[in-house]
Amino acid sequence: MAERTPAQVPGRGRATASMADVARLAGVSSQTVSRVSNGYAGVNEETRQQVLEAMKELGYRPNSAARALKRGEFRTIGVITFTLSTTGNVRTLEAIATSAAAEGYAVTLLPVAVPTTDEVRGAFSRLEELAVDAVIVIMEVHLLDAATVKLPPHVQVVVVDSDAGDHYTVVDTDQAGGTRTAVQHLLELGHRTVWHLGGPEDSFAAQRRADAWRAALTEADRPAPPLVRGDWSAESGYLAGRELAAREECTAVFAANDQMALGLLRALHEAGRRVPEDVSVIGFDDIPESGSFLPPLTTLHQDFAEVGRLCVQAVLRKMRPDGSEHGTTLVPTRLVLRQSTAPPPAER
Amino acid sequence: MAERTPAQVPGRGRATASMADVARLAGVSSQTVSRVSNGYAGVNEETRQQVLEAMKELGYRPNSAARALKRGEFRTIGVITFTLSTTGNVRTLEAIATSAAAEGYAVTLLPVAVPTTDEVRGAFSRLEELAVDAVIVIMEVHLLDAATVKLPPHVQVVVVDSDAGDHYTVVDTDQAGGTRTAVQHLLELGHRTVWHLGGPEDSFAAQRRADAWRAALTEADRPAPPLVRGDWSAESGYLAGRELAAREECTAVFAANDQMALGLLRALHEAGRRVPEDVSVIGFDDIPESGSFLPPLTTLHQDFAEVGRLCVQAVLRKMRPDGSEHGTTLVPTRLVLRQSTAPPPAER
DNA sequence: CACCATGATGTTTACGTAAACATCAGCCAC
DNA sequence: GTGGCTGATGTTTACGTAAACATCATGGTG
Repeated sequence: MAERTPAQVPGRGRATASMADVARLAGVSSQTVSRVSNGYAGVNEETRQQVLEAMKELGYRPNSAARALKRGEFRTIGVITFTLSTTGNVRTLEAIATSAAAEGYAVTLLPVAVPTTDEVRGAFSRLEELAVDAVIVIMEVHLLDAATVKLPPHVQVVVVDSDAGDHYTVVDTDQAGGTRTAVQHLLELGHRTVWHLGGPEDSFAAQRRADAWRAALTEADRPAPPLVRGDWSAESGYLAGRELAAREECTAVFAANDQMALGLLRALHEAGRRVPEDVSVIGFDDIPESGSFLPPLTTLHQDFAEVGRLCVQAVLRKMRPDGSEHGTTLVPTRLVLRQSTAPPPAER
Repeated sequence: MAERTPAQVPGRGRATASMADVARLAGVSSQTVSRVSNGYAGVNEETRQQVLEAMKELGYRPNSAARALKRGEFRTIGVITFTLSTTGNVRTLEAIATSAAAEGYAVTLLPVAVPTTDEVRGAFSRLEELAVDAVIVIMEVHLLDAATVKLPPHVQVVVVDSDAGDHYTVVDTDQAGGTRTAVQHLLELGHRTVWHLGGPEDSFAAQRRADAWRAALTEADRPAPPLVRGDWSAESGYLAGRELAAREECTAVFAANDQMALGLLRALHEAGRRVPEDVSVIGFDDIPESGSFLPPLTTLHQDFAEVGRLCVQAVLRKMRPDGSEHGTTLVPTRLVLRQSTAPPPAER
């Protein structure tokens, strides 16, 4: 290579300094710069200092595109998720980003506006051209299957909020365990049975909670009342809650998330049924606001931070050559007792 | 559910097919493959079909690292934000990701765990090595300044939740306008003055709302009661709310966000003061749950989607050679009337 | 029919990095 | 002193893509 002017683009400021620029200034070869840049041993201390000084002077930053090209990895994890409107997804995403950063990985976000097969397919096809080494999917796996996903063969996948541990690596909250705790808590207070304000049918988490609710009642030899459903939103909880409020015999409700529980509280309040004196309500999630509901909500705390952390662990483990098998990891929940549950009226 | 082999196929030869592979199979030069891949005109239809077929057969995907290296751009925007615990940040982030995707840009997330200068500096230094063309910062700009930010010269920055339109390009909700609307609404209902449950001192948004509240009162020749502060959380709103609830003369409160308003509602409820009969409460944000509070909360709707969209627009505009000057873009708020405000007791 | 414009395609090169290999001085053992 | 070894550094090459330039038929024009 002949005398080469450092990349000087006239119109729009100058581009960043390259290794060659640093090498020239330090009077060494670019390979030596590379060695210093990567903390390689075997560089004379004096030389190293010269190089570091030259780097500093030129404001050198390694070009990650070139690095990725050479190394064949991007050190980036893609996260596909539905709208960030649920606390759980957001908190999980946040934990993923934090854990990934700690491992030296960046996180690229791929939001899917509406949970249709087309949208999911679109996200994945964008992903295919994206610079990621692995993918964490926070959504229903059946949409994933239906989208005929075709990822580059080396891209690893971990799924949240799903079963399918036989096809994918799955990390999730222990939905069934948490639900059982909720139902048992209410039964132990003396309620004859527990009603359920469930989530939407197409959600695996909602399905799992509804199934576990039924199972826990069956196990305790109690009749299972009809299931009412919302779509996770407080508004839907309010609408469904009006039905429940009208039922005299309903004294205990397990809501599939805190937001619907909020709506339910409003419906009960409007119907003149006091919580917890007349009706006990228990939620699921433990969102930050639930301690400020009227009354403060008893609920099951989900450890989203742990879920996110485990996702990153799992996906990084899979990227290693001896990558492990598929399987499901469950994160336990914790009962948070506040003021929305009490013994039924008859027992008071 | 469809039988589907997991994406992991080890030992299946090379990881990904390159242009050269496709070219070989199609019997053309790799340059022709490049032309087809980039939708260049001037390729014989027959040749194009052959290339496309070869691509399909080999499962060819362009290597984004190589592409980025060649083109000198990553088509990625970095987003630095504090914890995703506030609705506003999350919604803005989501809108940014969606808008960016529409423009063919990916979004890389850089969460900052705690808002200390050190943490911010850490995030930026990680960012320096990151593959981004531009950065959107969702946080207090004073932390940004203190962190002695040193970004590659070509990386553009747009800031949310800040003033400093003279140093940076800023997009934000019209805090002052919204606040004025809130205060005027309460005064028009007949309240003598309006109290303010403010956000934390180190938040620009909180500061701006508090200032505007004071200004609106001064303008209407009303006395400004002492300011009470929370930290945005519902719990802090509850604590601060107990002070307000104890003040007989307090009949109207403007809470700086909906979550604190929620805590305030609980404090008022516990103190036996009815909303809106005894005390009117107005919030800020219009989070999805606020329609389900007891009572449903009157509040100012923030258009986070629009803020996010404008951020992306602004940052892309700045990336063009004729990049525009710094400046501030404000997004208006909208008053959402629900059931938490009414004329004061004396007027009833 | 010579000429040149046109369209289709191939060849060269460079982007910035880092592995692999090459060089070379200094030193020790025999 | 010679051979071999070690440590420090330089040179070559390749990663996959795409701009710039080169080549080469074809066909219309004068």
